[in-house]
Parts: sequence; C-alpha cells; structure tokens
Amino acid sequence: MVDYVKEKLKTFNIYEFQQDLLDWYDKEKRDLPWRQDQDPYKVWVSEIMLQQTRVDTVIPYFHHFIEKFPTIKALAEAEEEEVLKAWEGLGYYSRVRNLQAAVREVHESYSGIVPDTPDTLGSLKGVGPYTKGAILSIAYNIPEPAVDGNVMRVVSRLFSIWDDIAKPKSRKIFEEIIYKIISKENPSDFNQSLMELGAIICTPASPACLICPVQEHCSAFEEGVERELPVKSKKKKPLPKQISAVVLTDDEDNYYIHKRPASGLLANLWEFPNFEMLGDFRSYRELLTEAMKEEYGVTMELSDIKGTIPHVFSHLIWNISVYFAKVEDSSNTKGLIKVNKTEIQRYAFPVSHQKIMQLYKDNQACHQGCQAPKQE
DNA sequence: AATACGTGGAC
DNA sequence: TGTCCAAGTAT
Repeated sequence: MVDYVKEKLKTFNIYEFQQDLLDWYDKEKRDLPWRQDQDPYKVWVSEIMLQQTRVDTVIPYFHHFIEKFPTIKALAEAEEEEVLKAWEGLGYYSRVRNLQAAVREVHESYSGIVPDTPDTLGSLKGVGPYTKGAILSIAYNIPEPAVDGNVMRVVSRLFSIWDDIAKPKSRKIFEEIIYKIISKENPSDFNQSLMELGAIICTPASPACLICPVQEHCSAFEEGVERELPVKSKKKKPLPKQISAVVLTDDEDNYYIHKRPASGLLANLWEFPNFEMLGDFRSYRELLTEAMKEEYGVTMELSDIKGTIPHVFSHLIWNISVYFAKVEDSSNTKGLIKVNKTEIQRYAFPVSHQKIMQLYKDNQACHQGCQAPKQE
C-alpha cells in the first residue's frame, strides 16, 4: 500500500465510520426491487444490468427480466433470441449474452448454485472484479471489496486521493482501502451503503456535504477540495459515420431484416439492411442501390431519403439516412430473413433501428390518413 | 494500457 | 447543442 494512504488510515476512525455509514443506510436506503432478498441470482442479474446504467433505467427491465426468467434454470434453458429481446434498449448487449453463458455454466457445472469463492465466481463470463465482489458481499456476506465508479469517487474524497480514477491501475488502491475499512459484521450493507452514498449524497458534480453522514470522516471536505475530486481524465470524442439504411418491404407487408454478427457492435441483434457511405454524398442513392445488389442480391426501386436518425454511441456516432424500398423479386434476398409485421416484434433491435421502424410506421399512417380522410 | 461496447438523463 | 456521464468487462 502506498505511503500517503497509510498516513490517512492512521487517523481514520474505522469503527465510527462504519457505524455512521450503516446507520444512515438503514434509514435512508432506497427501496429497490433487487433489495427484497439476497438471492444470488437476482443480485447477479441486477449487478450486470446496473453496469454503466442508471437505477431508474434498470428498474423496469429488472422486473420484467426476473418475471420472465425467475431462476438460474429458467434463464439457462431460455432461447437466446428471447433473452436478447428482454434486454432490448438496455445497451451493452454482450452483457446479457455473457450472463446467459455464465448462467448455463452454473446450471450445468455447479448444480445451479452461484459460486461463493472469488476464483470460481470470477471465472464466469462477464463477471469482473467489481461484479465478483458485489455478489460475494451482497449475496453471501463475504467481506470483499466491490469497487465501482461510486466507490472510487466516495473513497477518493474520504482520503483525498489524487490518482486518476480513469486509469485501470487505480482500482487497486481503492480495493486495498476497502479491505481495511469494510465491516466484517455486515459487508453486504457496507458495500451497498458506500454505493448508495455515492448515488445520493456524494454525487459527481455537487456533493451534498452539508447533510453527509460521514462528513466528519472526509479528508476532501476538511480540505475544501471535494469538488476537485475525483480526478478523472477525459475520453476522446465519438467518430461520426454516415450510414444509409433501407426499410425493405414487399407487397404483402413483410419486412426484410438482417442479423448482426455474433461479436462486436450490437452483437446478435437484428437490423434493417444498411451500409456505411464512404463516397460522394451526391451519389448515396446509387451507392446504396449497388450495395444492396452486391450484398443481398436485391433489386428494388429506392425512395428519397425519408428521414435521418442520429445515434450516439460512446465511441462513434451514426447518422442514419433512412430510405424505403419494395423488393422486385422477393425470392432473391440472400442473407436477409422475411418477417411479417407481427413476427418482427419477437426480434431484438438496437434503439436506432426501433426508431427507423417507427419512422416507417408513422409514414404509412400519415399516408393512409391522407388518402382516407376520416368521415363526418 | 487503451479501446470497444449502448443508452437516456442531467446540467 | 454539447458534454459528461452510470453500480464495468473483454480484449
């Protein structure tokens, strides 16, 4: 452990800190659906969902997911298509593919019991250092650190730690501190209370130090630097890309859609056929027509652009120009699958393509409305 | 170590 | 409108 942390720990009253924090948590903790019990499976699902995702966003997904897949067995035996559909719109879709793979391993190799040892638990797909510690502590009451963004922010303020929390190696510093200060009597509530404090009081932009239950233990507050911490280096800007997409239909109102590869961006999700436009923007219609012919063997008459849908990822931006088209020969659609407008609801799409579908539906509704004005 | 991987909300 | 996220993991 580095010297400046050792120094801070000497004057840190661990027992009183635990008492103050846990008392506050008892009174103020939010009533969240994954806090009903300590079922390791439900704790696991909630921790995966909560990765890089806000509590308010997760709540409805958690209810639906647990209702649909209430147990390890249920999730292990479910179709991947159905599982992805339950995750639709949550983002970071590899999380749920890894979760199901790991749950299947637990089901088959560990009699359906979520492992309670760091090595075995950490060997499961999608279970990294944070999630491992969260499950061990929250579900099994084992005093392991669960260091996420909240904990790094809170602890960096408590001990005035100026290391850059965006750097991977910084996490070790925080884990060492947690090992020293974690409650051995109640590691479950201790870890959760630290995260809860970060979510409610010790927030990034304007921490509510005046009502903080552990204000008197906080080095950053004492020094008046709580707004300067934590140090977090910035990430680079997303790279913009021009995409053209086609809502391809036939005379029977079927859609022709494409399944994305099993790895990489939006893995295993469905999409409308689309291509990155690298050429001259004046010839995008021709580029798109050629690409559709080459990639899928599709010939069609392309509409004008019906709209543009921006989609911002963390590392890139799609500007999706949307076209409509009817297939000329529906037997010639290699690599696309045909679904009717009822069936299409069973397939999981990224949000950008849900918006494309909505654009198409709105356009149709308007069209019908114009042709058939309502009667008096 | 640095980058890929989603989305919607807050300021 | 732009910027920064929010209970991270895999490669």
